[in-house]
Amino acid sequence: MNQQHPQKKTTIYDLAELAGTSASAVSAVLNGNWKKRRISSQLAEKITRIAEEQGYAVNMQASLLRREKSRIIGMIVPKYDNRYFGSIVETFEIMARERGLFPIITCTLRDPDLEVEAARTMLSYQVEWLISTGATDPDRITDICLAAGTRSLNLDLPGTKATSIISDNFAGARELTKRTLTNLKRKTGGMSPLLFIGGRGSDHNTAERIRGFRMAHQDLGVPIEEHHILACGYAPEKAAQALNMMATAEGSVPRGMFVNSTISLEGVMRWIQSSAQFVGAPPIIGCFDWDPFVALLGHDIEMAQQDVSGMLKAAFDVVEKDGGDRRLIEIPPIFA
Amino acid sequence: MNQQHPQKKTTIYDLAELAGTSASAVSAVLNGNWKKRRISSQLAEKITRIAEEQGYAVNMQASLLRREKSRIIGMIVPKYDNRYFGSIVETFEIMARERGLFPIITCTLRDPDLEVEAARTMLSYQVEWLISTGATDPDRITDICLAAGTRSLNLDLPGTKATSIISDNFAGARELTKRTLTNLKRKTGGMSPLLFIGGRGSDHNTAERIRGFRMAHQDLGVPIEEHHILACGYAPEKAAQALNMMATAEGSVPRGMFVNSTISLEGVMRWIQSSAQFVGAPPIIGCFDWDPFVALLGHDIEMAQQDVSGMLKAAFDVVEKDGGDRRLIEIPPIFA
DNA sequence: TTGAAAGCGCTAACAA
DNA sequence: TTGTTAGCGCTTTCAA
Repeated sequence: MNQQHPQKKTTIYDLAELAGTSASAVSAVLNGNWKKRRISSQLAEKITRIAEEQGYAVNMQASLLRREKSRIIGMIVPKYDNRYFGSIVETFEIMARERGLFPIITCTLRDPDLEVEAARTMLSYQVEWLISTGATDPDRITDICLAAGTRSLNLDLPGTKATSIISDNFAGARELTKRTLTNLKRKTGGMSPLLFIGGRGSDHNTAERIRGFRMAHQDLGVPIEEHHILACGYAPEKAAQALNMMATAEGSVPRGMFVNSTISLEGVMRWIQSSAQFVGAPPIIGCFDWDPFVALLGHDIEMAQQDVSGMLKAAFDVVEKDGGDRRLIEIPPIFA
Repeated sequence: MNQQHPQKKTTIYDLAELAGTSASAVSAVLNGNWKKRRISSQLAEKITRIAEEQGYAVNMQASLLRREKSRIIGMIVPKYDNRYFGSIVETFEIMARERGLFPIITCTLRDPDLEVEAARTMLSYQVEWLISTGATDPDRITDICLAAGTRSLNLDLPGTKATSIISDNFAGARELTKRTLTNLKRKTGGMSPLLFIGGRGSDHNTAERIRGFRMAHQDLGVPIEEHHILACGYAPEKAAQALNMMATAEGSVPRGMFVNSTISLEGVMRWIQSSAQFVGAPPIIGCFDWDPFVALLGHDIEMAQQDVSGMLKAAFDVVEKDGGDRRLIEIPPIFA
């Protein structure tokens, strides 16, 4: 990475010289506040033209150093290569830009140490807000931000020390379970308890979804099989492995399933294809998450789509209102 | 976004005062080059401890302003919410960090103006390299970078003014077409020309893939239907609409198809489901792109997976070797 | 082994 | 209406 053309970049001093004026005039013009500085429109025009000609680009480092507010907003996110998080970051960027904020995003691979490191890096860049998405330890990050006087906010997974915006996991899971049980009845004539698979028992979302799962069973008068609740982690392999163990231990796996994310669904589908259990009697699935190809290609798969733009709208509301309180905002997922 | 705690952040001067030493000593210690400055390890330790206690975080803006090299590397990318680009950005971040570079990424929604604006913003942040991924006008971006003395590189779609790293579209499409024609023969007993759908006729990748598509037909002695080559754009709706028009005009659509991306595949699948044409005789598809759920749930869909990590490895090779020449590097896609 | 001081490019208060 | 100037927090050279 040796600078091949160590070419000095044009500065406002260069422009000032070319325009026969001062750096401060150039700065004012280029920042768009030349009317309040009452600079003549001719000078303004001249400066703008010269800047254009020179291909001038402001040095953000210098500008930010001098300014008191960075207008940078940071987000950390566990993964990119997934439709849910992908659309979160995409929407985040768009909304940030609409509000004149500069978004910076880092992906932390669900690694707690990386999360902390990423948070510190964001602070070094003087972010005004940090949004922790799906963080393994949100409160840790809030503490780090608090110590630096930076505000933060949790998305997707809640923490106790900052406002959290999450899906309404309980109500969503209850509805999804109800729908899946109903689908099962339609296909098989009866309702038997579903298998719950995927997610971490220790995380809030999974716990709430399990609660909704139980409640829906109760609503419909279906008993629960306690040993059929498998919070085995999110990774596809974990889900496949859990199904495999159950199949070996019990000889079969329930036909109706509640799958806790598309990530887990990947493992579930893989296992289903490799096992011979479901030939002629395909599983009836409810998935708490959405993917277009599953929606298109998956038969008998009901999906709860988390309302990404609703969640981010809520997040930016908090940012703009400068919400200093700690609230838990729950956004209902969307059913097709 | 009013700073609620306008809390002055701790600087190296604060630390220096607390440690009873100078700012320059603090700086040296915190940068890890205190051995070459021959600072006593006691002092170093003391400074480190105090910095820790104070939750000190360097101000990157100030640091970067003073340094000559930013070690920031930028990437612009058309979309996030797609497995291909998702894994590109994820891999990019990981590889950048491994090399001690700070990655900043922006998504430009295939909007040429946004691409230019994003490029300028990246230059403002003093990126040392800019990687334009799937840009609509890569040469424009290269020009902007050149003018600022910043190096750039094209990924996924090539340009003529900077090194470009892309999939081997011709060979990949030829192989994919061959496989799809063979699948068609296996299912139907014969080979009839495939439909080509998706992508922009004006982009290099689509042109090369059409060339490979033609060549494979020729290899296998299958004629080409010229009016069955539909470079109708990438968006799902475009593909669905193109199929619709063809079905209305010709009464049917070929059973064998070459689909130019998973994005287009979304539209193709949607149309197939809504049309009655393929009941009992499902289409035989080859898709130039990969998605895990399509691989799992799609029947008779062959996929060419672009070698994301191979492409990025090549990109970072160029960055590290500081390759100033313009080359076209083609990476073969992967078949299951 | 350590400190003083200059200056990176910019913004904003103050002078003119 | 415009220019001068003092830093923003840091790195780095030079002097001690």
